[in-house]
Amino acid sequence: MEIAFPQPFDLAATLVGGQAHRWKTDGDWFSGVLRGNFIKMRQTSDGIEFRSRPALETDLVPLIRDYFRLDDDLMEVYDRICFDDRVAAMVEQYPGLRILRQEPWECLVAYVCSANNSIRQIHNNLENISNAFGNPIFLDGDVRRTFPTPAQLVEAGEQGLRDLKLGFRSPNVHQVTVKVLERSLDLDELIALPYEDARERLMECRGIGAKIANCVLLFSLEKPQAFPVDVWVRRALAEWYFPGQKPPTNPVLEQWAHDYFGNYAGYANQYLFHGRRLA
DNA sequence: TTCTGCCCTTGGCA
DNA sequence: ATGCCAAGGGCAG
Repeated sequence: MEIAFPQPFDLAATLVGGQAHRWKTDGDWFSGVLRGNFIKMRQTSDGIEFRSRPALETDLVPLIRDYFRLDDDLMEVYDRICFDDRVAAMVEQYPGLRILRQEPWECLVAYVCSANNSIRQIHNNLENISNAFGNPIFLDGDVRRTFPTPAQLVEAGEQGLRDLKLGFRSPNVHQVTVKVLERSLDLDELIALPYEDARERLMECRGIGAKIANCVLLFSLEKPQAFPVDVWVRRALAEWYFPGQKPPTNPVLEQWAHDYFGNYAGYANQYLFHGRRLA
């Protein structure tokens, strides 16, 4: 099945740029799991071509459009952030890099796993978690597993997570799983909350500081102003915006970005991250 | 408020 | 083969 995308779009940069963690590449094909569906897709001249199971492919079209945030008008986003020459240069270099609308629960676990962890290792952690506790789905003779529900993952316990090589992040993931299961942390509720309030709620969790909270907010909770300052964004800001001086602390950089880029700071963040990391 | 040192695992390179 | 080091944030002192 094919979907036409009347929007700037770079599938590879969007899927394997570091924001999502379960996409595997095989030539120009990308395979992953989206809300319980095993999907294989590739970019075509005017959109994407894909196959999927178990849901009917026609039923997945709205889901895929939602995942790639085709409801965001990327040209309008560019108009808002390209007043800045650095960001404009990155947009020029990587047109069509989009921010994904990920599943909040999976995104939360992924970024708790991301603390002081390399991107490759985070991919391994999530694949191990899915293989150990998710349900199998089959497509073209290949098998992947769904990301486990909170009820499935809580069974792992702290030790089960350590066995999956999560290291010192294991108790953090277990505790936040319990919170979601008990609904003392309600992710759907955070979508409706203002940015500052949702951020505060996330940061009450052990293992979630400003950076990880901002990632979850930006990639899954509808907060396009969230500006995660990780090591790459910090380097980009220090070199490009504060050259020859001692770079400000991360909280100050975050506030600076919010004042400077405004409500689409998250998109500017993603282009700076991508550009500096691949530089 | 800000700075240090510790937490775990993997993979690349002496 | 063996060991060293970098990649990656959060948090307590």
